[in-house]
Amino acid sequence: MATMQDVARAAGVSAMTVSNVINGHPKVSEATREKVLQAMARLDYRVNVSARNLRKGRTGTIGLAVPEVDSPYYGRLAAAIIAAAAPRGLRVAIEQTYALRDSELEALALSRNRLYDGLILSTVGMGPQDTEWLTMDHPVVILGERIFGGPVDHVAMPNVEASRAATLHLLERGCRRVAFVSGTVGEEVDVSSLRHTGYRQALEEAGLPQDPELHRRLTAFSMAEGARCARDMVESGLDFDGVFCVTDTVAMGVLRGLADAGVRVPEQVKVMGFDDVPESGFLVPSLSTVDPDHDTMAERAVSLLVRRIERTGARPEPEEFVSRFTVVARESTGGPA
Amino acid sequence: MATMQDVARAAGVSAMTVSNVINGHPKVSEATREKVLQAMARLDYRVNVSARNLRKGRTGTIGLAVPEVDSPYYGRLAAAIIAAAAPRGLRVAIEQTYALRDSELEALALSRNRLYDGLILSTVGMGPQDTEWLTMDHPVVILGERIFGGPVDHVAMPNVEASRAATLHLLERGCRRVAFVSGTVGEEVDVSSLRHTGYRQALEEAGLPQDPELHRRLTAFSMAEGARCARDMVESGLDFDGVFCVTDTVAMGVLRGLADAGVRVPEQVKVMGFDDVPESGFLVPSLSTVDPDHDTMAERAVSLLVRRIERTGARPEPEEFVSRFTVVARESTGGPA
DNA sequence: TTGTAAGCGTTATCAT
DNA sequence: ATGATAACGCTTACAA
Repeated sequence: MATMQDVARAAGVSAMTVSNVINGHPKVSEATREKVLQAMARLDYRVNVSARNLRKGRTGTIGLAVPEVDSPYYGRLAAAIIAAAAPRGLRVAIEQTYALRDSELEALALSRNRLYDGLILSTVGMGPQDTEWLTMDHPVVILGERIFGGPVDHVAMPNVEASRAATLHLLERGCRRVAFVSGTVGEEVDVSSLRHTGYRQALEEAGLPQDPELHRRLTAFSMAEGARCARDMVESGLDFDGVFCVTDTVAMGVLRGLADAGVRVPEQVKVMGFDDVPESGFLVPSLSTVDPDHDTMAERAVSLLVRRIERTGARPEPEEFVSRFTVVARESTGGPA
Repeated sequence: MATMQDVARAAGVSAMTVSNVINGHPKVSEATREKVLQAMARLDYRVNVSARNLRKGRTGTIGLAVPEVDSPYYGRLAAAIIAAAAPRGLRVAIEQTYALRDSELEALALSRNRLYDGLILSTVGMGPQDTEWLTMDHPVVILGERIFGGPVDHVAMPNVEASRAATLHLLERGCRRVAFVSGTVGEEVDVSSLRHTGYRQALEEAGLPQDPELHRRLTAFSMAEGARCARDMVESGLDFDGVFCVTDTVAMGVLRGLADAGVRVPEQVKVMGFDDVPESGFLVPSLSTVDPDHDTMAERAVSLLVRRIERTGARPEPEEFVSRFTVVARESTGGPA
């Protein structure tokens, strides 16, 4: 395979001139440029990206670590991040972590090995106790709920506020016994806990009791688990007229589980999701949800990362960006206002 | 940032020994290994992947070029390919081509620049006339319908056979006026044309007429287009009792469109998709479809690629792999047998 | 405008 | 078991 030297020889110039032609430097005469271009074509020359990367100290690739890419939410997010990175000349390599702490730490390690110029890390398995791994000596942006106030940039959703609004929406539509379907809620700062807080705030504001029976737990944020949980709610004789689901994916399962149990939505039970994934508007009934503005989050995550990658002077202070949200009323809560 | 030389100096050994420790070569005494490990920790040493790549002539990354990653089908495929690549020590970088021919060619060019060790390319925009770009001098596996008999490995679905089976399934369930929803069907070898062929074969076998009115066209394989198309079919007064959709994504839209038009599925119209994406089993009604065995396709695509990446001797002959398929009967065609 | 020289950080080869 | 040397292919200075 031809190298730059080979091209230089064939064109009767130096390697430097070939490099200048390739990189579009202005100080190359039209004649030499032509000669070089022809030699390149003749030899079917291809730049060696590895050599260039070594020399430049950059790879032109950022890493994106997410639990899995075949979920409506992370798929949507990945697409938005790839789209935001492209105009900046950055490629995106995706690591699937399967929500495992060790895989998330591994992605961090790979990025620090300068495999990537920077990393966008969706923390699900890692928690606040892992803050020590987040050093500012390499560009990292955290995307998600689990780590706040660390030494790195952070892009998050307005979980509490949006969940409060989602629950209030169900109450406005007449629900009085609203179930909340999520993972385990505890001390930690995670999606389930944050969204549960918003849910509780809404009930409190409305002066409704907090019945622990209404809080249902999943072992995974999957459609299958959502369906199982919904069937379980009906079969156990739970009295409920609304369900707020921790994600749209779970809500899709809940809709299915309610159908299995013969419960009509929205007549008997109203259902609310969170994320506004592309599918939600096309379900039957279409799913009411919260739109957290994925594109802005993705754009912001990439721009924060690029700021660090390209920084010349002092390290910028860690920044926290929280997106805006919109409640989207669809059929599963009785349709648009 | 510490280099291998720095570590070597700190440990009082040569860079070569450090390299041997890092790469787990057997010929290192326990004492030296320990010394080196400590020096590495002390200096917070990180290998420079770019330097390694240059030296080795490999990047450890393969490219995956797909139209977009936020569709149930390509998301599912990408996840399977990442999973198949991981145990082989390969990372996957995703390029979104948006089904554009130029972007697909660009992905090919990047891979040939040794940005990737090889490329899995889902051809949608490129066609048979682009075969010239597919040279065997760099590992490439084509995934999809548009290019057959080229000089590179190819992993495909049994489009005609599976579509025939899908259509026959609708006929077995009592449909007599089966519509086909796809993109434009023409001379070219693409998903729409191949699946249309299977559809026609089934009608022919059953002795049913081929009514051109029953073939409906989309401008994109999206849920929105599927919904529009379904509403259009009903509003135009088309007489039909079954719909075979070119993909599950389109079928999700069709289900929505039929609901909008007040048509009940499966009582009045039965609906069949193609792909068996994760969502299909959870829709209401759940979607009957064809399972093309994504995991096997992904596994095969990766193993064909790896065979070329790691080949030492002569170039293997181009291979063509066609997956098996299964018809999955769900509620949208009246439920499991 | 073009060329020369040096070096990015690693590893394969060959000695010792 | 360890080390010296020489690339891998490119680009940043600097010189001409």
